[in-house]
Amino acid sequence: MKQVAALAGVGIKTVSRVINDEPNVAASTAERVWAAVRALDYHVDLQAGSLRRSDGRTRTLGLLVGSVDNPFSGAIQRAVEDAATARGVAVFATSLDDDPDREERAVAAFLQRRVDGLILTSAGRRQNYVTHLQDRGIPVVYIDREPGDPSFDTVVSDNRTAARQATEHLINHGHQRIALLADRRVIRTAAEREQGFVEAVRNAGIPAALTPVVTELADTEAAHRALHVLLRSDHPPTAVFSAQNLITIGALHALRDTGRQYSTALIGFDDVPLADLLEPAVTVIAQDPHGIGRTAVERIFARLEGDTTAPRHHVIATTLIARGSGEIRAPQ
Amino acid sequence: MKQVAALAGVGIKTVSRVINDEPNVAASTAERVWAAVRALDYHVDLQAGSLRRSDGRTRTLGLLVGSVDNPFSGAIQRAVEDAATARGVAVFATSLDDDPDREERAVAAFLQRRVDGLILTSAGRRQNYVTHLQDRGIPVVYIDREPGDPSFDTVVSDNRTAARQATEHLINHGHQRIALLADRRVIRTAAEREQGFVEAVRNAGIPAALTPVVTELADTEAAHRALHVLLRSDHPPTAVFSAQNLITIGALHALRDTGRQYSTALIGFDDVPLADLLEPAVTVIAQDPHGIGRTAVERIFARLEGDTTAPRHHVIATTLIARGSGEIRAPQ
DNA sequence: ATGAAAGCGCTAACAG
DNA sequence: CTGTTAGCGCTTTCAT
Repeated sequence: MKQVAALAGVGIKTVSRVINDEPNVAASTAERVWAAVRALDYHVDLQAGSLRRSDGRTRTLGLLVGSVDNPFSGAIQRAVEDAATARGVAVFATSLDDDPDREERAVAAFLQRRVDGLILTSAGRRQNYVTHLQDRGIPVVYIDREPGDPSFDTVVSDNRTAARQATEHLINHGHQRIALLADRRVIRTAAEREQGFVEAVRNAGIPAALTPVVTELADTEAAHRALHVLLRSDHPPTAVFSAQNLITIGALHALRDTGRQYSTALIGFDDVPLADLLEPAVTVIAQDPHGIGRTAVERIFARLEGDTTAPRHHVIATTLIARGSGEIRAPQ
Repeated sequence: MKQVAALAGVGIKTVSRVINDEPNVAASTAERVWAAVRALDYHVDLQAGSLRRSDGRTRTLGLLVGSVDNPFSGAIQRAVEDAATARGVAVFATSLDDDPDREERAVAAFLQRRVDGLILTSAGRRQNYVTHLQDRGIPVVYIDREPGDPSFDTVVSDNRTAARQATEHLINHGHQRIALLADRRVIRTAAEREQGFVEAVRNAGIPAALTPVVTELADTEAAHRALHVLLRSDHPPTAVFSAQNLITIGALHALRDTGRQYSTALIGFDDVPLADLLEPAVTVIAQDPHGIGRTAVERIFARLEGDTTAPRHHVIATTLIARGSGEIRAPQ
C-alpha cells in the first residue's frame, strides 16, 4: 500500500480510502490511485486490515461437514459458498469424519484464523470448546445434528418424523417383516431415525420379533453384509428401511446379489445419485442439503449483523420421493 | 497473548516461544504458560503472526474447482484437505462454474487473503493475473486442464489418449455408427476428448458421416435431448461416447426413454455413482480425482519447501472400467 | 479533501 | 533461559 501511495503521489490513508470505497476522495485522486493499483497489481491484505478494523472481521467463515467428498456435504458447502461469496466472505471447509478429535482440532484451527462465524456438524460428544465460543461472541450454527445445547442456532431435518413416515409407507404397502439398517447409535441422527422406525412399528402393533434392527453399520460394506445375512435367513424381511445413503447403496448390492430387488421393498434415507435410473427406481426420503446450507449461512449473517434474538431451531422439510422400490407390496 | 503472559507471570515473548514450540524455555515456565493458555482458552492469531513472520506464510491454501457440489471436485478437495491439514494448513475452496470472471475474482480473493499457494482449475481464457503470480513467487498448480502456459506445474489426465482408447473399445466391438456427445469446446478438456474421438474414428477408416459429433452440451438436459434426437433419426448410432459425467447421465436417460439401453453401446468419460448397479452397468473411463488432488498439493508443498526445479507436468492415469454397456456389440 | 501518528497481535533481532 | 524493542500492513483517530 505504501508503494501504491508513493506511485500515486498521495498519502497512504488516501489509498486506504480509495480501496475501501470510503467518501471524501476527489475523483481525480481516486483515478490516480486506481491506476497505481493496476500498475502494481496490488491486492489489499485483508488480514492485516482485520487486525486494526473496529469490527475485527476477517471476512472468513469456518464450515465443518461430514466430508467434503460426499454429495450431501457438497450441496451444503455449495449453498454456504454462494451466500458467502456474494458478501465478500471466503469459506474454510473441513471434513469431520464423525471423529470428535477432528471436531475439536478443526474448531481450534478456525479460531486461530479468527473466522467471523462457524457452521458446524458435531461428532456428538459434548465438547467443552462451546462455552468459550459463546463468551467470545462468535456466531455458531449447528447443522444436521442438534448439539444438545439449546442456546445455539440449529438447522436440521426432522429425522424422527421422516423415518416414521418412511416406515409407515412400507406398512401401508402391507409389510410387517421390515428390517432397519442404521448407522452407529452415537450419531444422533442415526438414533433419531431408529426412534422413528420403532414408533411406527409399535403404533402399527407389529411384534418387535418381526422387525430386525441392525445398527452400527459404519460403511457400505457392512450394510451389504448385514442385509445379505438377513435375506438368507429363514424368515427374510419383505421390506427394508436403510437409514443413510451409504447404507442404502450397500442394501442395493445385497438385494441384487440375492435377486430380491423386485420382491423386497426398499426405502432409503437421503437421496442417492441416479436413484431414478435403477431398476426398480429407489424410493427415498430426501433431505434438502441446499436448504440446510442456505438457512445456516443466513443465520450466521443475521447474527453478524446484530440479531440478538433467542436461538432459532430450524427444521428443514424432507420429502418422500416414491420411485418404485418403496411401493413393492408384501407377498400375500 | 498479553493476557496469557500476565497470568503466567512471564514476558510476552516467552509465551510466543511456548506456543510455537521454540527452544530455550524451562519446562516449569512452559507448564505455567500452558496452564494460563488453558485457563483463558487462548488461541494464537495466525494472521497477526504471518504479518511479522520471516517467511510470511499464512498456512492457508486456495483451491479452485469446478464446483464443490460435484463428486469429481469433491474427491480432489478431500485429497487436498487431507494433505494440508496434516501440515497445519487450512484450505479455502471456491467453485468455478467454468466462468472466467469467477476465476479472476476467486484468485483476487485468494490473493487478498495471502494464501501460500494456489491450486487452480482454469476456465480457459488466458488470464493476465498469471504473470503477477509468477513474479510474486506464489506457487501455483493447474489441475484438470492445462493453462496453455508451460511455466506452471500441471496435474491432468491424458484426455485425448483416454478418449481415443474409449472410442477404439467401441470400434473393437464392431461399431461404426458412433456418436460423440461433448461439452462446450472452449473447455479445453472437452476439445481434447473430441480430438481423441476423431483420431480413433479416422484411424479406423470410418467415414465421418457415420459419426455424429454433438458438442456445446452444457448440462444433463441438453445431452438428454441431443441423444434422444439422434436415436430417433433414420440412422441412429449403435454406440455412444459421452465425454463428461453429466452428459453420461443425460445419455442414460435418453437410452432409457427409447428403450435402447440394451442394444446401444455406451462409454462415459468420468465414473458416475452407482454405475455398477445400473442395467446394463455402465462402462466408463475413470479419472483419478484423488490422485490429482494429492499430486497437486504435494507439488505445492514441494515448491513451498524450496523446490525450484523446472515445472512438472504430471499426467494421472485413467482406467477403462468395462462393466457391460461398453461391450454391447454392434448389430450384424 | 488529505495526511500523520498510533496501535491491532504477533515474531525477529538483540540484549541481558 | 528470558525480556525489550521495533515493525509487519493496515485502519482509526485526529489534525490540517
